Amino acid sequence: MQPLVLYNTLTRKKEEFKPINSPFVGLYVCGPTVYSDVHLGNCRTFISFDLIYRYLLHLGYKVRYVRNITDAGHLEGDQDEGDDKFAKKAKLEKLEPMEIVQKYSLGFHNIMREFNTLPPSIEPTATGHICEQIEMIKEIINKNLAYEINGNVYFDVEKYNKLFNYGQLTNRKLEELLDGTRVLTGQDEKRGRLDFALWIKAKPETIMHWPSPWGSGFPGWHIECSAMSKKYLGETFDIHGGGMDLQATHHTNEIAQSQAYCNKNPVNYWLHTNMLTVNGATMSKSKGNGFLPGELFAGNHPLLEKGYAPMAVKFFMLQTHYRSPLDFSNDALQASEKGFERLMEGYNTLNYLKADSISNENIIELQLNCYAAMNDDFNTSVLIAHLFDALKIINSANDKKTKLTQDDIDLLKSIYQNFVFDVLGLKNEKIDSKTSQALSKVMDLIIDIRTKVKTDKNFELSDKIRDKLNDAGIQIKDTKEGATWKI
RNA sequence: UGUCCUGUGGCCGAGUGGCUAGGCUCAGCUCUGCAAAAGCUGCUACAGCGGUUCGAAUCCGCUCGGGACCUCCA
Repeated sequence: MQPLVLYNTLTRKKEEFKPINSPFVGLYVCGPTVYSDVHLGNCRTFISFDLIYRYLLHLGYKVRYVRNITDAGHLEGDQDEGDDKFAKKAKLEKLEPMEIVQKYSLGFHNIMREFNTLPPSIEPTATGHICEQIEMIKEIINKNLAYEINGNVYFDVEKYNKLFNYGQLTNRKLEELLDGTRVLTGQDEKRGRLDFALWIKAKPETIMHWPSPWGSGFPGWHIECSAMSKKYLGETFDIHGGGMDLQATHHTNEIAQSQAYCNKNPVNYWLHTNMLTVNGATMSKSKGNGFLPGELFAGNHPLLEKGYAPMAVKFFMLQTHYRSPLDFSNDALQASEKGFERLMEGYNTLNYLKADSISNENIIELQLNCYAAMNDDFNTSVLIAHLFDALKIINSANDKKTKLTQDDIDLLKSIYQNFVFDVLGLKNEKIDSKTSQALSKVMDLIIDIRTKVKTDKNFELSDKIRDKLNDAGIQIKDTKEGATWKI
């Protein structure tokens, strides 16, 4: 089997994955800023990294998956002044900032559960790691790569760039970056245009603030990830992930801080997921074009024709490779929903498939194809194509058009288990068991009656039963072995 | 303006210098009392113009279109 290869933003190449200390793998992903509901674009990123986490686990790695929750220090504007997003929202909703944090953290977790993602190993918060951040800032000041002015601490990008390569993650030179930056306003106290805040002084109206060597204040946005990744994964760890939009600013600054602090390259592989777009434009909070997952499930959004189940939405996302942009549309969603249901139906078919003594399918090769797809930078599009190959074989066998041995059937079951359920993290959505058991008995009865009616050639009545059931969302299928039903 | 990414059949989406995924839709066929489901068949694409090559959707250049970054955003 070919090795796992992943696309590293740092080198702009696909590279073989070699953990620092196999079988242990350190994975850090930038989590949400919990001052508002997560939108679907946010979800795409976390679903992508859930897939990556799941596949690494499937390969047998012992993964420590750290995904932070940003609950402080995220400023509203670009001037490094004023209150942060939580305090602002708190004032708006007349709540404590920590109530805001709690509300949206819970909402985030609920959505992630609906999407059937695994919880990370550690989910640290910025407010829980103020000391670690202060310690890191102190050390960066000691190294002369940050400076304090009036209770604010800034990172000195130009000085840092003399020692390291500041623009390495985006493959850009400092001069280019400087050219692209807005001119400083007169009252700005930063020395360089690209300098960014590590610590921000509290104003009298600031609600969330902590004591520090530079007075009362709160940490800048980027320092939390440097501090927490170092604490839980070490000075250099394997994989750091996040959305592409974080690459230029947040991750670039994160590398700078970490490298300034410990003189080491903090991360071996940087993975970035592409954006979810609506009508070609990035879904973002500031544009106000964000879909909330709840709206999508319920179908109560102006752009939606109907609601879609979480698993159908997830399948829609997984049909596109994580590094490609994904545009949201009703047609695409409907196509995915249909395909997903067929794939799931295939698993049911598989479970009552009868084995033959000979086989004319190569299931082992199919399984290898699945691994090959995933090992090529987690190519879920290709993986899903192979799963549909499996589906075709299953249905053909069910129609007696091809033959499978018991070994083949068992291997197909294991492919479903490993790839559909464990790696892609999809599940068959079913109604609760009590109702389901009762319904099952009722349906057995109805089918029994209808079969009698059919043998009496009373097709008018049998069709009526079928149509009425169909109206109720239950579909009857007449097969040679008798009728079956599904919701 | 600059830098980077991108443009695939009705829709969505992989992809390698030659053997041309997959899903959905549509049409026909098989099966069926009729449906549904499933299977089979068909629709065969790579923005445009040049160039490199025996051969390019895949490499290079230009043009046109879309997007990202330089403000906050997964």
